[in-house]
Amino acid sequence: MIFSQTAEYALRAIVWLADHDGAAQTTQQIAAATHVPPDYLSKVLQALGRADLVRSQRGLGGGFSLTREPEAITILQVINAVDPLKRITTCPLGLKTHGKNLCPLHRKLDDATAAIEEAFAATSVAEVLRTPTNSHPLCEATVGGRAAKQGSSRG
Amino acid sequence: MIFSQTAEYALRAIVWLADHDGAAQTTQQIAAATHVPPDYLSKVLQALGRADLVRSQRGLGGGFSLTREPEAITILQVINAVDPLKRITTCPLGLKTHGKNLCPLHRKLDDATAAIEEAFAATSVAEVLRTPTNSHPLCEATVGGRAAKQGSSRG
DNA sequence: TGAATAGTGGATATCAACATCCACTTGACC
DNA sequence: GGTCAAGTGGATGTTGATATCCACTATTCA
Repeated sequence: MIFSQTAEYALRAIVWLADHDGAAQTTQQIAAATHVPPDYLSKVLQALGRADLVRSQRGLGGGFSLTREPEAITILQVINAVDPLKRITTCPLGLKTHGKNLCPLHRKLDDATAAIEEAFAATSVAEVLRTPTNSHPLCEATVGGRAAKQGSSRG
Repeated sequence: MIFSQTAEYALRAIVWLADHDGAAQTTQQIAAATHVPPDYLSKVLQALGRADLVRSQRGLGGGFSLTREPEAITILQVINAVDPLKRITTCPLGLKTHGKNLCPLHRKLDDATAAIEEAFAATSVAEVLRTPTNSHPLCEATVGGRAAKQGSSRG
């Protein structure tokens, strides 16, 4: 994958939270639902908290919830919260005369990164949930074609 | 970077070879020119050899050269030789009911990967060298606007 | 044939990403 | 206040990518 495992985990968690807005979800619940190692997910959620994408609540009945509407969260924000998409801004070889003036090779590589960045900046978490498909994010498909929203469903 | 360091090294080596077609380039020469650790570059070149992108010649006067014209080598081929761009073909959570039917989240992620793949498959090494720019690949810029092609130039 | 050049490939070292563990703090409820 | 649920954060373990080392083989040239 061209994205890190951590970014994948973060996206799963955010999508799960968006799909369960209202009640706070515990790390254990999210971990079970998203198939992410619980202790590692804990760290990922902390990073998402630092980026102000989720808020945490300690104590009984606590857990994590989104700080804003899924419409207002982009895939890029989630990825950048845990594993920033690094653009190529200066010559990787350290050539002084290149400076900001990337050679065609690195121009190409950075263009590709930029394209990804744009696409992800233009995609909200809400859009991901809204997209009609046979497979609901993080859930096993149901006979009705639309996956169950609660319960022990996984995905 | 969304590409591995190894992929970056491989591209530098291929571009250098394309820019110096004719005479075989030793690992040391390529390493010095591309600012890649020589012993590691050796492994990268071996991988490029296995992918039949370069040929090697042992002994005095030996070194590496391209197996074909720069027009016939794409960036994608180079990257895939050392660090294959992995597409998402099945649900990363292992949900059986998803199968090939990716949920919208993974559909988006794979679409992004596919876009990169396409862009790189459509770009030849020759095109990279041909692109008019102030910075020649792997070379310090010269006053004339076009970088030197031989000698101790670096990039 | 001998010496020098240069790639090959296996063993090992280093480092960051990924993952786990656990003592501590916070908060809800009785 | 006591107890339990739940997040926090530091320490540690694991693994794969990156990097280094070196003995060996192939090739050229005198």
